[in-house]
Amino acid sequence: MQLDERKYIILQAIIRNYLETGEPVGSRTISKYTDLNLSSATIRNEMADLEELGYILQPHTSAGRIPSDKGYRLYVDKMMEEKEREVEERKELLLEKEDKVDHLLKQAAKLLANNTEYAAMVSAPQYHRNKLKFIQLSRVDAQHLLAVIVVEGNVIKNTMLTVEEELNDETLLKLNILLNTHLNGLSMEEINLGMIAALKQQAGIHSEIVAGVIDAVAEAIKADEDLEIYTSGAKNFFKYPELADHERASELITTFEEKQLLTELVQDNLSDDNHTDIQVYIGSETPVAGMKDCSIVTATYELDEGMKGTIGIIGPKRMDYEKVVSNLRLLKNQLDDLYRR
Amino acid sequence: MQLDERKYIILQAIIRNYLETGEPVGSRTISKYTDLNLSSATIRNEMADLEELGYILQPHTSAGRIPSDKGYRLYVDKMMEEKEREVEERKELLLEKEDKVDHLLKQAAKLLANNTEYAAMVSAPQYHRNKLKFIQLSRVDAQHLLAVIVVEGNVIKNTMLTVEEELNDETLLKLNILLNTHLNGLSMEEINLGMIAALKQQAGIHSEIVAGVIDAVAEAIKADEDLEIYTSGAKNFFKYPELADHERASELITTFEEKQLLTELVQDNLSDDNHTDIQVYIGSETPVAGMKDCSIVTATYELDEGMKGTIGIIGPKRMDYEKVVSNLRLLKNQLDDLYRR
DNA sequence: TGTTAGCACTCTAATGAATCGAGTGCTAAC
DNA sequence: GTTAGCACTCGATTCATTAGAGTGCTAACA
Repeated sequence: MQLDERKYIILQAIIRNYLETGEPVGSRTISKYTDLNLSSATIRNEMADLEELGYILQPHTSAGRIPSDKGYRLYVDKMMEEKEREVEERKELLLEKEDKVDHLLKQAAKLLANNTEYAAMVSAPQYHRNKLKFIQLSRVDAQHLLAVIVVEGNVIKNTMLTVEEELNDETLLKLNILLNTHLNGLSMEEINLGMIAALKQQAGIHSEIVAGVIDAVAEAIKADEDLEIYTSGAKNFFKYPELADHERASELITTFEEKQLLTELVQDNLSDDNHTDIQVYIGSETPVAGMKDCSIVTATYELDEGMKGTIGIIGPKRMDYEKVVSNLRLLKNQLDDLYRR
Repeated sequence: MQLDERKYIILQAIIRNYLETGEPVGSRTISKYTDLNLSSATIRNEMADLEELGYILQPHTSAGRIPSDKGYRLYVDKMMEEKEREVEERKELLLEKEDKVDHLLKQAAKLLANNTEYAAMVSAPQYHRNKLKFIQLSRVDAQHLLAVIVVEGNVIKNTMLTVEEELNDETLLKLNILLNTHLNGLSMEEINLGMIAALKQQAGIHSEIVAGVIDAVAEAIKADEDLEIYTSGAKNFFKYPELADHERASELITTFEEKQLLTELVQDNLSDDNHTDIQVYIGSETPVAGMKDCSIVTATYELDEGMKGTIGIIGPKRMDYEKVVSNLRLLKNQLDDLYRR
């Protein structure tokens, strides 16, 4: 059996209608809703076919039809595109520039959640070109040295080192020069054990300090193991009966709170290069455990060269994909441009 | 009417029983539960009196009694104390030391939530002795200066400043000396406009840089306006029917997610000095809007001299106060000691 | 005078029967 | 190929009934 044009139109009508109402769609509704001028009986036959083809299903015998994951997939891939472009304009979703990136991203998550009425997540950008740019040791007081490490992309890390005896200015200067001349411009892979040993040797009695600095450097350079993720709109789960029963809501909210599982999404997004800018996961396709009844839509933004992060929306499978996609795209574009002038 | 000893015992029995079962307590239950050897009829009379006194109430005519806020208050203030001390020991609640304070506090929140089965919050410590300890300007590259600011308590802030023309080492050294000699050891209040003007004048053509640094200093010194709060165990709200209906749960979870409203709690705790180490808010007493049906128990910890924060538990009014208090006390003590050896 | 047994009464929660209505699949006629 | 018609299914709603827990009050008792 083929998905001929009439079936396609009917399927589209079913999905559209279901997205609007959230109720299973009956044959009579479609008979009136479309301008095919077919009776409900004919529609029923077609619906039976569509069910056999796997695009729709019946919650129970005497109910209308709802889209299956396969149906949604077809909708998202083929049926949606036309309308999407028209919707593109939206004014409400306007980011205000903030001094601190974390504030900006929190704001972004909140905006997304409020605008779409779904739950939203924003991951902090991860830096991928991690070369050391600058190291500085300073004496803060008798027992404390401050190591400041700047990485390409102007990301800064500090570590306080404790020393037993106070270092004089000259020694400090020497150490600073030693560290900078040897380490600047290097990436994680390029700083090997041999080099570290050589450095320590040159530092002589201060090898311990060098060791401390190297640890801090390693810490600063490696991709932040605990990826910051901001979330907003957990309460929106309650708006959709299919997600709102205690068990499911509890699971969703835990996942959302722990944030750890959401990392999967980010990884999936940043590693995969063979996808468009917007990624849609429907039901069982989602990489996040415990969200099999949801759909997730994500986009990748690039705050500055090499600083990529993910924004995403999590909602019921019957979410308003068009609205979500256009929201994400709009926000992504803003994030992409904000620091690029 | 007085609260004589017999009434006191009966009230205590009612509350204990209600805390255990979560069901309204009937007169027959009390008649058997206590060793007063009174019939249910007598208990009924006493219960009517207790209700008149405002310590208990009836959800509806044919139900047993549940404690009122006033009843809980009496319980927490007077009845609980005896048992509390016995419970004190617990092994499960053991913090592991972590390098990063935020990890430690996240861990603390999680431990609390898991152990008590209520929702938990932990506020990051606020620094109260904010004197400037050390400033350093460094040249990162041609356009960028890095300002590192260390405040008493070894809290570090960085700001990247953009400059139009590259500064030479000598100028940089001069600026560093200028800033350090004038600003070190000062608190927010002591850095006034006159001083800033004088500094700028001395800096000459580099006054703009000084302005940037001063801004950064102000930022670093002032109590962190956006207080970090870690939460865990939002799903636990679902465990208690009185909090689990959609409306309430939605509100609670939003408050918990936004975290902003929780600041009230922290402020309340850190500012008020006339309270014991543990604070209990029952029902309408809570300073957090939208949690009037909850009880909140908090404790103040001091991670290091002057670094005070709040830990707290949020649950239904019929929470196991004894367990919660002992858990909080245990964790507070651990936090107090962890970095103090 | 305080305590208790007894009883009528109240109110919730649970159960189950009856009904409604939306929607289906199938058949036969157009 | 399309459609009208009809029997059928099944969830949701309604309603009445019942069971049970608990109360307040009265009258008797120690």
